[in-house]
Formats: sequence, C-alpha cells, structure tokens
Amino acid sequence: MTERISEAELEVMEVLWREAPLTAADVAALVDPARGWGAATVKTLLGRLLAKGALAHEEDGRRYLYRPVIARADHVAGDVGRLVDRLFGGRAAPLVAHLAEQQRLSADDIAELEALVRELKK
Amino acid sequence: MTERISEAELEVMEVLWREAPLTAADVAALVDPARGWGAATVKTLLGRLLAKGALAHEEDGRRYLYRPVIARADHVAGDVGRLVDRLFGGRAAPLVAHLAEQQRLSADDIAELEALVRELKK
DNA sequence: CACATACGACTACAATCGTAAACGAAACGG
DNA sequence: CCGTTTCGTTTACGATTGTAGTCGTATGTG
Repeated sequence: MTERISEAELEVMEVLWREAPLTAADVAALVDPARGWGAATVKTLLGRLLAKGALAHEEDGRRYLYRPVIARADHVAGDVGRLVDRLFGGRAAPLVAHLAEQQRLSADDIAELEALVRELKK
Repeated sequence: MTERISEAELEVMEVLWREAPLTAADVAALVDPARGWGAATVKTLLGRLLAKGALAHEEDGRRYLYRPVIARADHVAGDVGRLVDRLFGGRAAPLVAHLAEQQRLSADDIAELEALVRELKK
C-alpha cells in the first residue's frame, strides 16, 4: 500500500477510480487513447499494480475484475506531500505562493480561494 | 535543460542553489548527511547533472567548480506543473483545496494565504 | 470435436536511478 | 623524484519503469 505508483500505472488507476470493477480489456479500452497502448501494456501495468497492492482482483469466470484498493485521495495526498516536503520544506503555504506567482490561478480560482480562506478562518 | 532531475540529483542541486560555485568535494561535504553518501555517489550525480545540462562547470586548476544552469524556481515550476497536470486536471485551485483538506495549512499559513488572496484580488 | 481466440502468467529489454568502486592522471609532500 | 592523495571519467549492478511479446490454457464456434 505504501508502494509508489508510477506515471504509467497512474493512468490505469485513473480509469479504475472512475469506474470499477473492470476487466483488463475494459481498462485497455478506457485508457487515454493518446497513450497509444496495446492490450499487453495495460496487462503488465495491471499486474504491477496488483503486486504493489494498489489493486485487487476478483475472479469472474476465467478472467478478473479489477478494482482499486487505495483511494485516489490517499494517493494524491501522498504525492502532494512528497512534493511539498521535497520542494517547499514541508510547508504548504509557500506552494500556494508559488502557484500565485506562476499565474496558475485564474480569476475563478482566486474567488474560490477566497471562499476557502473564509472557510478556513472559522 | 528540459531533462528531468531525479530525487537524488535534486539533493545535489539544492546544495548548489544555496551556494555556488563549489567543487565536488564541497558539494559532498554539504549534502544532507542523512543521505549517507560517499564522495563517489556525489561525483556520479554531478556528472549526470552536467550531462543533463542542469549544471555547468568551469575549470579551476585540475578540478571543476560547479554551478547551476537552471534556476530553482524553474525546476520547482516544472515539478509543480507536472503534478498539477497529473493529479488536478491542470488547475491549481483544486490543489489548494486539497492542501486545506489535508490540514496541511497552519494558522500562520492561513493568515499568509489571506494576505495573498487580498493581493491577488487587486 | 477441432480450431481459432481470449486471458492471465511469464519473459524481454532498453532507459533511468540509486549507489558506488575502479582506473588513470595530475599534483602535493617529503 | 617517488609514493600518496585527489580529481574526473568510466564501468558496475540491481531495481524500477515504459512498452511489449510469448506461451499455455480455457473457451466459444462451427
């Protein structure tokens, strides 16, 4: 469960977080076509994710139905946490400041942020 | 310049972003002791960073003085950008919301954020 | 029932990464 | 001047990652 999920593996997880359980063929059909993956590649990734404990499978006749074991939010938290530790000394505020500087915040985002801050202050 | 910098390599970059130029020995002496790296490991990493174009070196007698070619802010922007794309659909606001939910924002952070929002709104 | 097919398991293989050791040349110390 | 230390360069080697291919078997099809 503490195993890291690679970039390519994440693509597979995203599919299963969106909808599960699915067969390998289903997953292959649903991954971003831009990846250009064949069925074999998806099968490899499913196998690795099983080994990592990120997925579980239940038998359905002669094939498997895959479902996520870890929640997306948990994965995201781990990834974000590592980034914050690595680049921002473990503090979140500097990350927000960075986002602001990079103009990655639209007017809507800022409005949203404002509401968020109001909420947090309570 | 567009080459990715790995986790271990980043440790070396951090030293040189803090102070440069430095010799390989200096860098080895300044990396986080928790890494437990020998001089050889640091030399490998410096070599790889040179190959990636993240560092440059100038001769100083028979050894080199290393200095960053890419700015820390640029690296951070790239890393954060990739994370935002990968996990938050390219939008920064959901990341901030995530940080809030994870209680990764202290009271001070929130105050800082508030000031930031006020600034952004102008 | 024979054969094509669909599946999962196993194998492959180059690139990157983490972590060094080996080697060769230059320089310093005595 | 000769051995020792110091550098940078080259080589090493297992783990992970990206991207499949192969193989054996269960299955559906005619």
